[in-house]
Amino acid sequence: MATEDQLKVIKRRRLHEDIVEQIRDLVRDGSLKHGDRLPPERAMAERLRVSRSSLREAMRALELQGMVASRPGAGTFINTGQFDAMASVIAACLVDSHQTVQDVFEMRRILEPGIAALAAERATEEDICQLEAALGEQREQIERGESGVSGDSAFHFALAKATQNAALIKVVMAVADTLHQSRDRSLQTAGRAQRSLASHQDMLELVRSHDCEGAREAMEHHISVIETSHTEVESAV
Amino acid sequence: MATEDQLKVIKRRRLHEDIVEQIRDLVRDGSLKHGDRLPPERAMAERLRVSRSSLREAMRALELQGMVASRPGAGTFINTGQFDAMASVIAACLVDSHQTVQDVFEMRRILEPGIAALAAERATEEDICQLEAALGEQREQIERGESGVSGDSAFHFALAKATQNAALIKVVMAVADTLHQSRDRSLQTAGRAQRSLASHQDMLELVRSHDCEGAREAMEHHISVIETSHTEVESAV
DNA sequence: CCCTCTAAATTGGTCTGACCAACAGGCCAT
DNA sequence: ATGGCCTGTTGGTCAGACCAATTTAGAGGG
Repeated sequence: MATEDQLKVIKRRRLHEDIVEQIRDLVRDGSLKHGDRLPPERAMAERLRVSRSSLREAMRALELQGMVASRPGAGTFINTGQFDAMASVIAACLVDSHQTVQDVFEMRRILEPGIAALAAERATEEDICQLEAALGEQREQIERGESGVSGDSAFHFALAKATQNAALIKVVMAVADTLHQSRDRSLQTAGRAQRSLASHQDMLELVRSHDCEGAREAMEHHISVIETSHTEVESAV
Repeated sequence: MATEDQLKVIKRRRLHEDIVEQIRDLVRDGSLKHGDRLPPERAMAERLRVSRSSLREAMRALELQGMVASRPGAGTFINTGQFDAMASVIAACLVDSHQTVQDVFEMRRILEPGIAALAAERATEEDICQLEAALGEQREQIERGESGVSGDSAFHFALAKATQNAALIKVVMAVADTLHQSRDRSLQTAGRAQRSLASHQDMLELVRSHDCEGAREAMEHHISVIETSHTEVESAV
């Protein structure tokens, strides 16, 4: 009988889930905007007829999703468009085993060429300025003898922003976060810094001239170079 | 001076954050495996010298990341490899404005070809069986006059699983979740169901013969067809 | 009148103890 | 062997309290 396959598990509702949903809806339909301050926990709990404990569990959930931020003595504030918090949540979800650094790296390899193409298609002048700034930062760091990791991250982030795609930006940040936490050794390989800088320079020109396919191919090449040095380091350990 | 740029904001630690980190570490290094049962909240709170409130806020955070699941009367259990929970968290992070459905769709367009190529490279026999099952499901649904959406999702999910990349699987599920919640109208376009089925059939053969580039191109074509019908529907509204 | 410093009020963070409801496991009757 | 019942365990919720960080208002000095 197929009857028992049709049966669905009872989804038990807990109070904090309802609260989270209410706040989320208010944010989504615009009743609560970025920077707005929520009522104090005690007042909101009384308003919703729930205990402060349940309300606080809801706040933790919202905070974890980067939707609100609490400051003792100040209050709890709506926090949309704050990409870092959400990115770190996504990163936390992505990483849960040992294999994942390699997995995340592989995802980056898949994503970045498409991102480069989109960026070339849509980059505004401001985006290009930010790309130039990131490039300059990376160059300075390398000239000072540093690895230029943060400049590198900044460039890829600026590229993601140039796609004007919020979902892509968040995922790229999550990927960067993951690789950063793993203190990726491939970024410190001798000679890699210079190669990375040169690749980025080429890519910037392709984006500036809105050459989608060129940017895509440049990124494919860039990533494959990194991946090579990455596996070299891995096998050297 | 670069000194003040070096200064990092004080990260105020709250108790539940420490607790979350401890549990996460235990899961990551294998001390806690899937299905393991955590001590009761009261016992664990006493062990960690914190109140049950703080412990519960930590549990909510872990539950939101899909790392644990609590059942009243039973206990709290470690829950790794349970992709759906994490995927819905990622989905919640991705969606926070109106533009995002289009954004997520675009990310899918970027991801799927690379996924198809990886799947063709790595698919095991079991993966191919699951792809066949998803295809059969979709065919049956269409023959019954349904849209075949769930069969479609199952196929793309099976493809992601064939990459053997946990990070990709989660992101694909999050994307599917987002598009599902938006009740994507493009999936109900007349004739789309049949075209989708045919594309999937071709792709299965390419995966079976481990033709990476063929699978990539087939997916690119598949997605572009969907996107066309998508924008058609959008503009028709 | 304005600025500064201090004290009180506000607010998030934590703790304690309690009660309820759901579940597991054993026991019993059918 | 199956289904109902009892009981201890456990998560879910609640109420009230104290602490610490912050804001705010008022006192005091220029």
